Amino acid sequence: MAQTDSLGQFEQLVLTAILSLREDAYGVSIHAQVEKLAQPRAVSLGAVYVTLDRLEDKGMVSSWLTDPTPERGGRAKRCYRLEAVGERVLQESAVTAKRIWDVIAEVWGKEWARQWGKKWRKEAG
Amino acid sequence: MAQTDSLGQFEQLVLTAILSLREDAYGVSIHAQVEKLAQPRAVSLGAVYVTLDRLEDKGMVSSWLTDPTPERGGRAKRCYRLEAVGERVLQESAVTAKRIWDVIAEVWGKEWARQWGKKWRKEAG
DNA sequence: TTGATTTGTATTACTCTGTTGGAGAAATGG
DNA sequence: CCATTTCTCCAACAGAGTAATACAAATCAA
Repeated sequence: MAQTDSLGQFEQLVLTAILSLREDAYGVSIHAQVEKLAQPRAVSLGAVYVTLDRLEDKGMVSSWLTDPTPERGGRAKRCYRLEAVGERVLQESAVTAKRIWDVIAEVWGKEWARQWGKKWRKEAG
Repeated sequence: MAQTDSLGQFEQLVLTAILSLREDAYGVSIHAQVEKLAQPRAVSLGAVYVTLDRLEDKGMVSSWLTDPTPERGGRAKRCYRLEAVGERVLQESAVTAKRIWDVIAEVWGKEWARQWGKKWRKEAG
């Protein structure tokens, strides 16, 4: 019902993955990107597809089918891109995510924050 | 069930609020802090209490009753503090929050990110 | 001392999100 | 063809998010 509503944590991850994959955002690649963002937590493929469906229902993303590619098992993919609503809502919740980080980093100290920043960069290149 | 599980978005907000309030974390003050973090989104008081209950069930926070204070309407408060499990889980999900921010900031550009950082600091002091 | 006001806690009941597990379609390769 | 790979999608359940509302305990002021 509430169309302008806030995102759940997982929806946020999925939208972020789509954003960062740009032209190459489809089920499997989105799943891989989400796992990278959510590590060390595991994420099931089904969870991604269900969430994509719901985000499309809300008008936050749109999708279309591509042609098959000439590789083993290379069937048609359903590609996704962010719509205007999705951008706006993601923007909002990203700002909230940053606020959380800032507050926590302040309480637990700069040293702690720097450590986690490093670890993330090493693992994700 | 899953004790090491990940946090929902709202649980994360509530834990962060408790962390930043230190000695003065009780229902009403937590609610105020959560609204500050989640702005411009509105948050109901009931949502906070229900979430606090659930977090306590999971052992992430503990609570105790204080004595009434000598002010108008100053009845006994139920105060909260983070437990070890809560700290660990919050830490994890804070790192995820930062990853989301980093990815988005990279895609949408440094200029955009700087703007939001400024706005937040002004509003929250 | 009683009723209005302020501050605060708690519960109920519901919708929406998160997650698992598996079914099965469309491509290639021997 | 049959095995294998890549990929999409559904059903069903547990858990998180929210609104709405009831109620409890303190002060204030006449």
